[in-house]
Amino acid sequence: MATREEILSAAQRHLISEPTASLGDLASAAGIGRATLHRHFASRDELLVEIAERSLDRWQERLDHVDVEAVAASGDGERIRACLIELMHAYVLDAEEFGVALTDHVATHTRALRERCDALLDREVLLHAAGQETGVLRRDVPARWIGHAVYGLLVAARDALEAGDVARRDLPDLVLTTLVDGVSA
Amino acid sequence: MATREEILSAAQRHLISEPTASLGDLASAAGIGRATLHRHFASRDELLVEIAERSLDRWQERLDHVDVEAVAASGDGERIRACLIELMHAYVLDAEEFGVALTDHVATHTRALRERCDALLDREVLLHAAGQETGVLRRDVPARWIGHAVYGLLVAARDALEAGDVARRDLPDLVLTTLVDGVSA
DNA sequence: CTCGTGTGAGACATTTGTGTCTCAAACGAG
DNA sequence: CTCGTTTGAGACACAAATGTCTCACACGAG
Repeated sequence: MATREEILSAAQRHLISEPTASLGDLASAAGIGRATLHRHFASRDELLVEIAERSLDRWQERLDHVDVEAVAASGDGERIRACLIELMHAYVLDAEEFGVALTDHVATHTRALRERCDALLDREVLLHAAGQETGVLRRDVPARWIGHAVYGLLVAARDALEAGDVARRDLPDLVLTTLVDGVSA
Repeated sequence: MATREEILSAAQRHLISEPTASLGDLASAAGIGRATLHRHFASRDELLVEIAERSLDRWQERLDHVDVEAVAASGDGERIRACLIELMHAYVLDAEEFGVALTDHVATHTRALRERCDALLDREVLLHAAGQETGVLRRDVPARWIGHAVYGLLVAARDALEAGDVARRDLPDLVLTTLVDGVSA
């Protein structure tokens, strides 16, 4: 017997490797029957929206936890750097469980979700911009591009992990250093 | 009247912003009727597979054009660096037209396409490894991770361009420098 | 002009997955 | 043990998209 949370967790993990899985497949992945899945979620869309919202909730929690606005407003370069590092590590850890939302069509194309995502990205870009002003991050690239680069490397992290190309324990530092230092020698 | 190539081009561009577009939508995007689309492609799957194959063809052409194996085997750091830069620029330009294949389910989950993609990635990772050996690229990250990072930044580039967050003419250098130098100051 | 060919709209059949519901069985509480 | 609740399998309805086909019309070649 699976709780609603357990169903959501199982579904979102299954969707990472099988993005077009049927509701029957998702029910099986959660160890329940399809009728039971429907008792919890009225439709496929409701399930996918809720998965996307959980991912946005997690992102929001990450930003809240570090109090991103206060850090950005502090003007303290070291504090901003530490915050960026903490966030990046946290995102990489999250990508394993929540990574489906990075590329799922419902998550990326539903108006309300898109708007919520943009709002969270704006908060984060505040931090990137503060990093640029305090000399932590380079100024010659748009702050918003940094947000995209973070996103792209998270997609890469999710896929590298899924493909077994990278060890789970290496991934946070690997992604962080790739973002921060790049790949040149 | 659209040629087969024109239909493919229109479809793959439309799919970037509307990944779940119906065949009717894709036909409209190409300026033809759905019956005509079916005269060219027996099924949706055939259309999507062909789009994916075109993208892989382009990637292959890029690798062939620079003769990636010869460059990797040359042991010449400068030559390798120039080749990496040339490829990266080319990939970013390609992302606008061929970017759908980066995340399309048919492209990423069809066995034969997956295998072809892995083979091309292997060729490219040869170059990354050669870059590491010659001191162009850092050695403390897996060569294969560099391939993933390239992929992730291309997804980011496609989306940033689609979102209008970055100017088209700035994108190649922006992506390259993010990959090479990272975002730290 | 005629004629052959290609086209798109539309009708219809099929498919797949989703949504809805029933019911026998399982399960846990008392 | 009984009884109320939950469950999953399975049947069925529905919907959207795909696949198939027809036919009137458009178009270009001769």
